[in-house]
Amino acid sequence: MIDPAATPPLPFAGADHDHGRCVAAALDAAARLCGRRGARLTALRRRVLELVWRSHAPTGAYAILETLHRDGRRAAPPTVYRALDFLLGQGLIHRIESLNAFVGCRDPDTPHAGQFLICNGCGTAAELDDRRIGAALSESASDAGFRLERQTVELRGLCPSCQEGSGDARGGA
Amino acid sequence: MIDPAATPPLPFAGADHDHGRCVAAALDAAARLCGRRGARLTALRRRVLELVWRSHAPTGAYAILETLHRDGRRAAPPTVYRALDFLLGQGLIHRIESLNAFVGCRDPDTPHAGQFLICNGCGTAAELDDRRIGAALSESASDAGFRLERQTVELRGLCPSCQEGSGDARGGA
DNA sequence: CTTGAAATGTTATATTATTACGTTTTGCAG
DNA sequence: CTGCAAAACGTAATAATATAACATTTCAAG
Repeated sequence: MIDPAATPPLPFAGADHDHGRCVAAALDAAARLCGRRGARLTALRRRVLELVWRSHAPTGAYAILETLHRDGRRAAPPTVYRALDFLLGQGLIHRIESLNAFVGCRDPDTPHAGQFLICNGCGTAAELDDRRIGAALSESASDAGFRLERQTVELRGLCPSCQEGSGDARGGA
Repeated sequence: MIDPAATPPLPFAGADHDHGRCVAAALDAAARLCGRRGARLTALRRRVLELVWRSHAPTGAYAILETLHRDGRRAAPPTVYRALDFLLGQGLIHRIESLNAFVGCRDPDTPHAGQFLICNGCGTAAELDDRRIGAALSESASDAGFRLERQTVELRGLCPSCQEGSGDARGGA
């Protein structure tokens, strides 16, 4: 039995999905995972994770910083970057290199490479874990005698929603 | 008979290759290509292209700027970024998103996606144009209903040379 | 409690990139 | 050749992203 709100079969969640459940599930998964690992998901880190999850569009460090200020918290860039480093280390978020921004990881329990579809219309980043892509990359690297350690795959284009109208369906939240 | 200095069958050129020929060939190709297109490869743009090609390791904009200063040229960041924008627009260089740096394009005549193997040892970036990767990405995007426009593929690991010794063969030039 | 390590706060600065506007160069019509 | 318009380039200021270095606080283990 597949729960459509848990792990969606399609990478794009759709503009109508219950985003509150996305966030709650992510925070819950993070708490369980950190508990199991003995990693400390502090209030700050949890809040930063929540802010990253606020939208399916990647969030910049300074946007997070601003929100922390609005929270009434005294924070400077290192505060945010340290929290982001922790979350990256735990695999709870991914960094989108082409945007200098961060997005929540859909499946932090199993280690995996970052493959993303990023919509030029609404900004949403959908995470893939496509075995065909992984296989093609592995084979190509192997052919070149390259020992593969990490992969960055960021595909830009238009998501299904944004192909319909003018190209801005704002499915981001 | 394979000429190692022309278009190498393997993406990594090797530490021993004649890099002067690399640069000369790239500058020559750029001149011909711009001539055909009616694009103006000015002295500045040509020099910036040459500096990008100085190494097979991606070069940062500010490193280029420093060298222009050493050339005796009065230049500020916009000088460099404008030249880089021109070169990107003509497909003469690629931007490596994960490094905020630029690298010469091996084959500017035919439009293609950027697929790179980037060595963590020596910093060299080798450009691929692997149909298997392209196909896998296209299929995966298509399955998700995503209209693909651009791809960023940056694979990190160790190049053949750097796997031998300690992991720093300095094959960059 | 104490205590030491981890987390966070704080200050300063490094790195990368762009905006806005003025000047120079260049191709070209007349 | 001259002068014009557009492109290229110079210049000053600043924005956006990220890190270094050190002080203080928190917190769980002993």
